[in-house]
Amino acid sequence: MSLKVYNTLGRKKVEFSPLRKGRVGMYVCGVTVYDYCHIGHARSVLVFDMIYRYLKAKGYKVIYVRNFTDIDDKIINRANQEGVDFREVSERFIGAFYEDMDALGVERPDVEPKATEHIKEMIEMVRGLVDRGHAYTVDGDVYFDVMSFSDYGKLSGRSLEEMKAGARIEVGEKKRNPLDFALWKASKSGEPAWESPWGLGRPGWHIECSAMSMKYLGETLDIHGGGLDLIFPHHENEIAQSEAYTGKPFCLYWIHNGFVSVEGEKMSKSLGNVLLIRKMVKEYHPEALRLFLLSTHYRSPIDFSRKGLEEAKGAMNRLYRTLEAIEEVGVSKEDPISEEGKEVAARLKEKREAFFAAMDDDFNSALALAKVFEGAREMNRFLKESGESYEEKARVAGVFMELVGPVKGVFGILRVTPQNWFKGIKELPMSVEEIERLIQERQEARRVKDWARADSIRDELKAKGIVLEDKPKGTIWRLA
RNA sequence: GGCGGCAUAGCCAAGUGGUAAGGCAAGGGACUGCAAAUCCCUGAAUCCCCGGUUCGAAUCCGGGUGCCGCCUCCA
Repeated sequence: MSLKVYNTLGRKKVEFSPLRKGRVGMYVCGVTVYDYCHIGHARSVLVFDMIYRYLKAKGYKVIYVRNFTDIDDKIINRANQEGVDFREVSERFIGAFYEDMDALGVERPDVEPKATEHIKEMIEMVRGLVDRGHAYTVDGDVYFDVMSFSDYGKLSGRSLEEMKAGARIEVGEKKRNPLDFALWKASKSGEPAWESPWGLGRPGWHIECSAMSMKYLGETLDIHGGGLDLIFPHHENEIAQSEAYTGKPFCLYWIHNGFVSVEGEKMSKSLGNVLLIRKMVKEYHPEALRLFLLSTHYRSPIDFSRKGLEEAKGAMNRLYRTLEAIEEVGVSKEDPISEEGKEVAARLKEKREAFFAAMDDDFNSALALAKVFEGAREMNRFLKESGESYEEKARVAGVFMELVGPVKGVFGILRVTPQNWFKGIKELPMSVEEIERLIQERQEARRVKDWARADSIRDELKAKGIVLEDKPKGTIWRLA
């Protein structure tokens, strides 16, 4: 099956065909480590985590690079406020980043370069740009000359003329053109600085991604990703400086994820509605967060809300209930033998194919997930309505699990046992022993048909958020 | 002001030319001591509006309205 992706460069869905057959070089703009990550960062990371996992599931040999911007104005400002070295700030938030991503179950990229460890490569590139006449020096700053790059604007769909007409950009005295951007900045006293041919200074923001991506992936990348806010100016500038430097296409496919709003509003510090990942994972199971963030197509905007998250949790419950029901019959690797079993198995296989077809269509995770839910219903129905033997049900369950496998791998959900899922992530209101004692007491009441007593125990537990379900094999409990 | 995107049931969300997926919620039924869960059934006559193309449009084209993003740091 062939994969199609929406390429921001050209703004249409196109056949995905990497530079080298079977291999993919993928670079995604990481975070600037000056503060804790929020739900918007989570979406971006999760979207590309999904893409990375899916490419691997399709058999591509992927090299995934995601950087850390660990030198930048915002980091310096924070360090100054706290009166500490900028490295202390960047290291602290790199640590926090890993805590958050681990909590979300995000896979580690193959390479995670830091800007400060690639100053040499950046200087080399800036020097090359100056030599080729694409950059000029003013008082220790080096600027890229956008007029020297005729394709400037091809990613964001703007022309230099249009942008000048915009005129919201002030002409800095130093720059020849308001759109010229800094490749290297002379440092002010007291700021972090590195030796360079232009004196002490530090790299501009855009140059790091070009230098690091090319170092690890070569001069032409297959995929470059990031949030859609990065299209301009960041990615536009990366293209300009990279292609001016190498004379080759910088990246074949540009992929950008949509934004997250919160309860209908833009997330911003001034509105005070920034939702930090570390806070969210304490309230909601990471898999519910993943499902929520991945159940909207990656390019569409998504509005984060309590209600939406509760729904995602409910949807996860549904899938875990199916897995729980399967545990009762077991999973067999053999092919179904009954008429009905074969039919259901065939439909389940169709769901699996539809899952891959959906993902092949520009990573349509919402559609792919729908196929999983359809599969779950198919499975539930067979488990409950069919008069077939447990052995036959186990064989069909085996087919269903072949759909669950890719779901686990690509979306990073359904990775815990149903028991663990239903225990939730919050503190129990009472001890497990206590709960089980009450269940026993209720069983005894039920046995002697003392329904009033039995129901009052159930109501009592329910009031504390513990729900009882009477199954053929006994009563189980779960956290609401 | 310039550039780009989105607008589908109560809510979330697929669908980009041929009688509108899926999830949540709602109603009815089966099951249950009663529930819960599960299964079955029901549910969109403006697919934002107005024109146009077409045998046929949610889907293509033009215009409009609303919302969002970018143009300055931003996932």
